[in-house]
Amino acid sequence: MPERKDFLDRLKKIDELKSMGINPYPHYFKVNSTIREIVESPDLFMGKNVSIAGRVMALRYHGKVGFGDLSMDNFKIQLFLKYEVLKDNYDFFKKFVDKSDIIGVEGDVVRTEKGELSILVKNFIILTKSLYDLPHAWFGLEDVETRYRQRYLDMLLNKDVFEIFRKRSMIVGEIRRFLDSKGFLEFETPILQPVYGGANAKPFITHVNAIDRNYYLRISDELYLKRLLVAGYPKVFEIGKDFRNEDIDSRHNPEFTMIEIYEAFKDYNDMMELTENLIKHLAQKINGSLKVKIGENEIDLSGEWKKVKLLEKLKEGGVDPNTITDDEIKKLLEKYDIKMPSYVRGIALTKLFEEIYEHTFINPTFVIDYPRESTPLCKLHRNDPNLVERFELFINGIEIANGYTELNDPILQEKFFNEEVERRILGDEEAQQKDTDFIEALRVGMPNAGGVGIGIDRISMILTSAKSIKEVIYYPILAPKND
RNA sequence: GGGCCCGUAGCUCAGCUCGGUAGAGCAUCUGGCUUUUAACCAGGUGGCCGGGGGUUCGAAUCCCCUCGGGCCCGCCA
Repeated sequence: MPERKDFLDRLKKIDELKSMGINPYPHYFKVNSTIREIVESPDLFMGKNVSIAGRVMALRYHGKVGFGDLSMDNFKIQLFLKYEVLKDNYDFFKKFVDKSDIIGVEGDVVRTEKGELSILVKNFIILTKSLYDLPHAWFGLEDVETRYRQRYLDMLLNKDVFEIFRKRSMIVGEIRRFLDSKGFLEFETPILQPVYGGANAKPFITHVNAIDRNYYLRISDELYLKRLLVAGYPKVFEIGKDFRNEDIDSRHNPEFTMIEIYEAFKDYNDMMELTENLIKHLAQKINGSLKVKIGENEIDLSGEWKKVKLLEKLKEGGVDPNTITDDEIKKLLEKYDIKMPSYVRGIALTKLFEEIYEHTFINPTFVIDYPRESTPLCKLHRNDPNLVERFELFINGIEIANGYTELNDPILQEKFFNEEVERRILGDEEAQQKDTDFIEALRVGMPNAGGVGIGIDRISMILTSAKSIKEVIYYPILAPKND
């Protein structure tokens, strides 16, 4: 493959600069203002002398006068270059400063005849010589593959993409502040685990050479965070990556970010309240509004969020969990093309519910009180031992959060783990492993507690109106490229 | 895992139905121009048409294989 022409042209310029004793990658240039500050409060800066730095995004020459766009942090200011000010340096700029270079400039904040806020450049320095021209600014970078493989170009050229990731960063920071203000402590639990647990998923397997054992990349943080409750911390959380070796689509990436929160002496009602308050707080802080539009869907986060009991909803839809036979359920599974490695009534009902109703919950909806078999880590419902005190939150038809009143009975926990092991033997690859160390911890005694996991990527999608999880993940997983 | 679509210049795309010397706009390069902002005017450079194989006198175009990507479905958060 021949080298790009822009690359070769710019290499020549670098050689010329060096031969003149000019370092194309100098160490330091003192800035005293940012482009953002000037653009946001032009009156404060008008007529003043400033030193700023940024990337050259456009150049427009008109003989002995020229204009450029200098950009940083998604803010842009015009450079105003005049021969009568710069003299010989004007020609130097014209010859050696290219689009995409990062430069520092010193000059006065002015407005041009057309009223454009500008820096009348008096001095300038090349800070980073770029060897590639940027993709065309007007058409932007639309090739999806290039956008994901070279995300920095995507962010540099597509302002909305830049803002999505700025918001994502703000969301994570705001979550930490919110929980900190309520007295929660953040912990970092193991990512490499000898036994994985806390969710139903296929794991990534790795190997720890030092002890010659296969380990797993965690699929959730749950069982380690609960050990912290045993240890005596009443309010804990963790924000981190989980890894699930499953398929990729607009809502799933094999590595994704989750926050899990556990609080002693609380139950799932408290955790729903916490979740609702947190997400409303985020929407207000990030977007200044509790309304979000995603595609055709207008989502309203205000008001008290709806709670729907899973079995009651099924019953309303004509599937009465009290009277329906297993054979009838199996027929429905077939009708909706749902495959189960081993038939378990409660799981079958949950899957039917998910298939029929999940996508219909556009405004935030808590689905509560799941069949007992849907998860082995949840406490039985206080009024019905066939149910567990579990909730899932849906917004825009996708699952955003999952929480429960945590199971802290070590005897029951061991029994439920054993049931999972049986299901695994029957071929369910996503059945959970039995974590005997965790049972040991429960025998010491874990306070009654509520817990919730919230998908950070998913909530970022909601708050940035992103239609695909790839739009909120910096580098979504892609196959390596070769010919 | 199944179905549909896409890959041509640095970027955005046409050309493919119906095979005949690889195109446009922008970017880049060279001139010109002292208030532009998709600047403008004139001229030039730039491509193994994702990769491999086949059919053919001749393939970007037809056929087969393969790589990468997108969307939908299944499973999953």
